[in-house]
Amino acid sequence: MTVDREESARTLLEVVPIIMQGIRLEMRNRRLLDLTVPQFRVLAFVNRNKGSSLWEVANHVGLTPPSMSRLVDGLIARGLMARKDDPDDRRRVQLTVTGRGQAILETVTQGTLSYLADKLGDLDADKREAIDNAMEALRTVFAIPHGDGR
Amino acid sequence: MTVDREESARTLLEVVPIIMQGIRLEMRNRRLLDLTVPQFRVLAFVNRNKGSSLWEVANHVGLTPPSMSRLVDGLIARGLMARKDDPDDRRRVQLTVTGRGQAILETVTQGTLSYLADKLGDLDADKREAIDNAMEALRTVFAIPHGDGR
DNA sequence: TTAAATAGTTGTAATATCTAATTATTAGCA
DNA sequence: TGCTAATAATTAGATATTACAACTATTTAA
Repeated sequence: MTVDREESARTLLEVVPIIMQGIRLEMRNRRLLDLTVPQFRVLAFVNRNKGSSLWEVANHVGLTPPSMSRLVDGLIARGLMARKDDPDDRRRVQLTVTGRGQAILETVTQGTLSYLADKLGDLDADKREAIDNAMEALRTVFAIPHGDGR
Repeated sequence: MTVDREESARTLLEVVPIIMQGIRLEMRNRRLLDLTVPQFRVLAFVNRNKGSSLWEVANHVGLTPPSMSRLVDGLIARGLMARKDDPDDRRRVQLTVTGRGQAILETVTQGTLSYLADKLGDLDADKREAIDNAMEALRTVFAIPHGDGR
C-alpha cells in the first residue's frame, strides 16, 4: 500500500474535524453540566496540573490570556474551578478544579468515552490496534505528553 | 499489545482536539483569506456537492439551519459562495462555490495540508501507514464518505 | 532604584451560535 | 379540489466566545 505524506495529511483533514464534531455535540448535549470543548480541556489540564498559571492553560488550549481569563471566570462562576494568588509570585494565579468541577469533568469524560468507545466497538481488534498505533504516532508528532493532553 | 475500546477512546479524546487546534490555528492565520473551520467545511462540502440545500450543509457541518444561514451570508458577502432558488422546490436554495471561493478553498487546503504533511514528515513510512489504516477505520465508523468530508 | 519585562484583568468590538417566531412553499388527505 | 400539516429558509433577539489594546500589579535586572 502506498502511503505518501500528502495523502495521509488529506485523510487527516477529512476525518479529524468530523470526529471532533461528534465529541463536541456529545459534550454539549448534557443538560446543565454541558461543557464546551475548550472548557473541558481547561478542566482536564488543570486537574492534572494543579496550580497551573493562567498562561500555562491558555498556551495549552490555544487561547489568548484574555480569553482564558474570561473562560476561567465562567468556570469559577459555575463553581467548577478556583483561583488563588501564587504566594511565590503574586502576579500569578494558581488554578485548581473544585470537587464539583472534578465530578462534572468525570461525568462528561465518561459520557464522551462511552460515545467514542461505542463507535469503536464496531471495529475488530486489529483495526483498534491500528488506531492506537496511529494515535501514539500523532501524539509524538504533535508533542502531546502522555496522559496529559485533551 | 492490549487494545481495549476504552483505552482507544481515551487516546482519541486526548489526541484529536490537539490536532484540531493545530488545524484551526493554521486556517485562521493567513491574512485576508482566513477561514474558520466551519467556513472551510462548508466550502469544501458545497464544492463537492454543488447545489446543496442549506439543510444538507447544516446537517453535514453540525450547525442549526439559522446558524448556517448566517454563516453562508458571510461567505456570500465575501464573494466565496452564491445562493439561488431551486426551480423544482422554491422553498429550497441551491448553494454553490464561486471561482474566488474555490481559489481560497484551494489555498487554505494546500496550506493546511502542508502544515499536516510537515508534521507527518517526522514519521517513518510504517507509522504513516498505521495512520492511514486508522483513519480509514475511523472514516467508516464515523460514516464519512470517501473524498468528501472535511 | 528605577526601567523593562511579565502575569493577569478589563474595556470594547466583532463573531458565532442558539431558540423562537415568521414567511413561503409543498405535500397529504378528506 | 381546497384546507391542514409539514418542510425550508430566514429574521429577531439573546448569549457565548474570542480577539486586540490598554491598564494594573508585581518582579527582574541594569
